[in-house]
Amino acid sequence: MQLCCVNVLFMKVTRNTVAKGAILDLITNSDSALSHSEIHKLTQDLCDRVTIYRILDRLVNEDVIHKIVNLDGTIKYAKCHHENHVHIHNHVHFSCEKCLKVTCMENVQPSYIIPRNYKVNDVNFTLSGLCPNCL
Amino acid sequence: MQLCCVNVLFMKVTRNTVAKGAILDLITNSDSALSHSEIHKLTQDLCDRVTIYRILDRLVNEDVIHKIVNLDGTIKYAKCHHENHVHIHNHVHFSCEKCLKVTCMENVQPSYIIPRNYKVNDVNFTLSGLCPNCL
DNA sequence: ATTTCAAATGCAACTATGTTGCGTTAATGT
DNA sequence: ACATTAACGCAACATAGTTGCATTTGAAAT
Repeated sequence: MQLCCVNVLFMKVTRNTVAKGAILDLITNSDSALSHSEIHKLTQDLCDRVTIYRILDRLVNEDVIHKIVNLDGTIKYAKCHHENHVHIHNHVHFSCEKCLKVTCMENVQPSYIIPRNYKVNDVNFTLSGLCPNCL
Repeated sequence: MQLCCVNVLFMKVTRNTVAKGAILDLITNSDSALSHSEIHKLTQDLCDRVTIYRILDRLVNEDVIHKIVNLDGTIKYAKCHHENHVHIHNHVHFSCEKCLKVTCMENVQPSYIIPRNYKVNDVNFTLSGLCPNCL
């Protein structure tokens, strides 16, 4: 009896599989966010292309990883860092123009003022330029 | 002799064509940013699908329209608003969850503080939620 | 007005990216 | 060990974007 993980949206039990574990390890140990194609290349023939899509969807729904939309429209995935069970998704991302790596900047909080007749539910803030390694 | 437009990147002369004019009109008169597929549907059989891609690329390079990456990764295009020849690209975009329209919020300027060892060249700031029409 | 020349276009073919249905495999609770 | 069903592989499909090449057309020059 080892109930491992739950889809927080539908409270449905999900399973730990070899491919899921390997992909989560990859994302966890990466210093930058990874795209589907990057994961596909890195895992060689661990599993099918479609399975990677499904695993990534599952991990997002389980609130273990989160999606980042890069400036070119490509979607990348990074580990979630929960602080005392309070989940912060609305952090800043940095996209390096040289090494093309996307990193999460957990401690940067943007501020903004918009008209009262808008209701903001989500914030997507990506800065691009040169990261410390490429500067 | 009526030199019409130039590619600001390569200083190459470009031409005014029927399709380019129609697509620019469409983007100019739209109250929200448009994607390639939306433009394709709206223009019916004005020109080929590939031509739309090329016209959009050209208009971006001519600095007449700009790209906006939506929260789902889809790319939208909107007219550039130059203020006294000073070009502002780094403005805020609002993506409505209900009507799915993406609009530019010219007057909203976000502020942020990031470590000194990063060099920021571009800012991409998209808020999502409900727009005044859908609230 | 006509010529000239390259920018722009249409078309076909291609790659990349993401989704769906279905039969089979395997993780987990009993 | 057995039953249940989530997860998987595979094929097929849908959408998004790119490239090469022959043809058309905008606009400068004559």
